[in-house]
Amino acid sequence: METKARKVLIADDEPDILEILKYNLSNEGYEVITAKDGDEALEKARRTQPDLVILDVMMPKKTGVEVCELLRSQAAFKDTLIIFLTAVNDEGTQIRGLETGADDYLSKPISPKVFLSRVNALFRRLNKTEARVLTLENMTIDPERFIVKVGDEEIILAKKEFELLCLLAQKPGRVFLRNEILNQVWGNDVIVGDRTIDVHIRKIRQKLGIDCITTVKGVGYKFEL
Amino acid sequence: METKARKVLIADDEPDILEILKYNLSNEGYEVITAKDGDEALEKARRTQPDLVILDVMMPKKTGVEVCELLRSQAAFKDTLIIFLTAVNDEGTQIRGLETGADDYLSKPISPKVFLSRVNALFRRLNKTEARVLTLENMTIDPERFIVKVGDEEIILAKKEFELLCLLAQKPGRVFLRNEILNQVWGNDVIVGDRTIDVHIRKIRQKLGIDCITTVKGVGYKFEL
DNA sequence: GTAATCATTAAGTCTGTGTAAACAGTCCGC
DNA sequence: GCGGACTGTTTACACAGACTTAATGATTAC
Repeated sequence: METKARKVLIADDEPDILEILKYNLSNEGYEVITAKDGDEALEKARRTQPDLVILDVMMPKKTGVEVCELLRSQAAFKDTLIIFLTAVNDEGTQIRGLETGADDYLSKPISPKVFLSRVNALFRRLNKTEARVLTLENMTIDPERFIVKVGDEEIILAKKEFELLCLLAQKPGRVFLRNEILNQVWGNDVIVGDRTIDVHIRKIRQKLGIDCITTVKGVGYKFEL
Repeated sequence: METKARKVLIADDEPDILEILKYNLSNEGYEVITAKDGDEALEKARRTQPDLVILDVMMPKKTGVEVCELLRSQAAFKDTLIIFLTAVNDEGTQIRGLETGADDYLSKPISPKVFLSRVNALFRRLNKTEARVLTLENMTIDPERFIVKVGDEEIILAKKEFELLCLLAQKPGRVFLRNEILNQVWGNDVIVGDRTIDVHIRKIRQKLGIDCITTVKGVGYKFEL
């Protein structure tokens, strides 16, 4: 599973700040685009379709709030993350900023580390496919160690079996369609028969020894204890 | 469609703060649960499954950070929103808090308006990625889980039955013509006899045990409680 | 009262799933 | 390179249950 670089657009009229933020975000692996005023920000946002837009509130041409409103009014930017960054930290502006549809509001000066933590937190919420230890009652799934524990017993699953279990366990109760499973575990392009999923499900059920995967006939499978 | 109230759990050892936050959140229409230490927060979180948890960092029994870690390690709280609230605004704590999996980190004292804006901003973001659950009186229809609940009882419907119920329940009171039903549930091209619908309707009525589908003779069916 | 429409039931068909077994590919140690 | 162990995939078949149909009885509209 490859993670393509997240695109971040930063708009600020102070070159120094632009540089500092760009430096830090690049180091974290983000692809950074910069703009020095509101109009340029809008134009570049349209062209590059960033995942996150960081807007200085006080900018020439158009303010950050104006840019935010214009972006939010377009369907293409409905899910785009937006952070306001500003030296003016009066309450009214912050509230208006957040109500315009921004996802966070940060005051300058801000430490680069805190800044990065906030950016990461936003992205974390957005993509839920993060590798972290899952615990459900007496079962733990550790994607990093590639280990499943039921009670105290460690169970060894094969790669596909493990990925399949991870997918289902990520959203317990939610039904995954066979197509979803194929796309997520096998990849959109690979063509395998439908029975393949069954066989893997069976092996998981067999190895785990407990009944935690429910079949929803004609629809798919779901994880449940 | 009615929107069920979002549940918010607040954990803080200062009764004053608990009261202020509760007052403000309740006014906005949130359902508020409170806890006065870490252990109580964990216990109530498990019981009530809140949508948002607000944690004071410095609490008796367990700190907010510890509670956050424990919650995040359980799959059931993977998507639960978490906000840290603290008087200690040192950089390290904030970063650690955010990296633990919190979605926001706020410093006391905080204006109620700003606080509410932030809470609303988080829910706004969440809404976009969440499939909608239909709730009608004591019945809930969850397309993601493929489950219908009447009262506390979970009822398992077959695929066609479920799709049919979803269709009707989407617009309670509205009459769906037999043709509409055929097109929506079976597809424009599939040819099945009229009696087929009747049989499925019957099975739904039978399984649900309550009289929620009304026949409109010569026209079609409608969902009604 | 009659015809049309719907409910109910039983029975048959058919699709989707579980399972076992076999095959192909990969990774290892030797 | 060779053989064994293991994983991933396919195939074939049996079975359950979902779906459909048809036949009969009940209800409604006119």
